[in-house]
Amino acid sequence: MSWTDERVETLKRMWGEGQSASQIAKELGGVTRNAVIGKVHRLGLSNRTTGAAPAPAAKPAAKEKPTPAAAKAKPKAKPAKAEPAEEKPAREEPATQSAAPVSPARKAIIPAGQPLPPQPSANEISPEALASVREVEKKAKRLTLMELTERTCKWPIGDPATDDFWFCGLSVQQGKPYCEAHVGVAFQPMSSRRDRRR
DNA sequence: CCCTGATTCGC
DNA sequence: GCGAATCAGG
Repeated sequence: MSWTDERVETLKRMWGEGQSASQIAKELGGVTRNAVIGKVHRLGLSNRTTGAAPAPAAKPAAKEKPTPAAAKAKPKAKPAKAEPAEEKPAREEPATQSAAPVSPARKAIIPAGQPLPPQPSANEISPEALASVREVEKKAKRLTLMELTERTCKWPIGDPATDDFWFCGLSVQQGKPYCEAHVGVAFQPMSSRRDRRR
């Protein structure tokens, strides 16, 4: 694949939209994210308003490893213009979690009159999402709190007040705290929530 | 481990 | 000009 005008245009557009290099590469096809990044630099449209992945600015300290010190000094004095932090286009609203019934054990540890977090009723969750969640929970890794990592789904399953409590633990969806299935019930477009309501 | 962009340098 | 390899950071 080569950088045709059209492909370059797509690159520019997506980069401008804040898409990541890998996303752009995926969209274009036939190129790696490295290729995209390389092109971005050659096009001189590097530092964009990121919003998602904070660019750690410049790394002036160059490091030669096995290479003979080839003096190729390239002082790149970039004025570093001020950038109005831009943000996500997709409007999403976190839904409150777990439609699990409150067990007697839980009732015991929660003072009477204590308002529980809003529990979404099953009818607020799309049937498909609900089904996939049920399915996924069988395959869940059943992690304990301490076993959770950045990459594990943090969707709680069961009752915290009992031994029958664990976290999904499947691989999370990029940038989200939950796996794909649980993201499906945790994050819903406002529109679909509104439509489903009452 | 997953991802992000940045840089270098042989091609 | 290109992009894999590598680096640095989250």
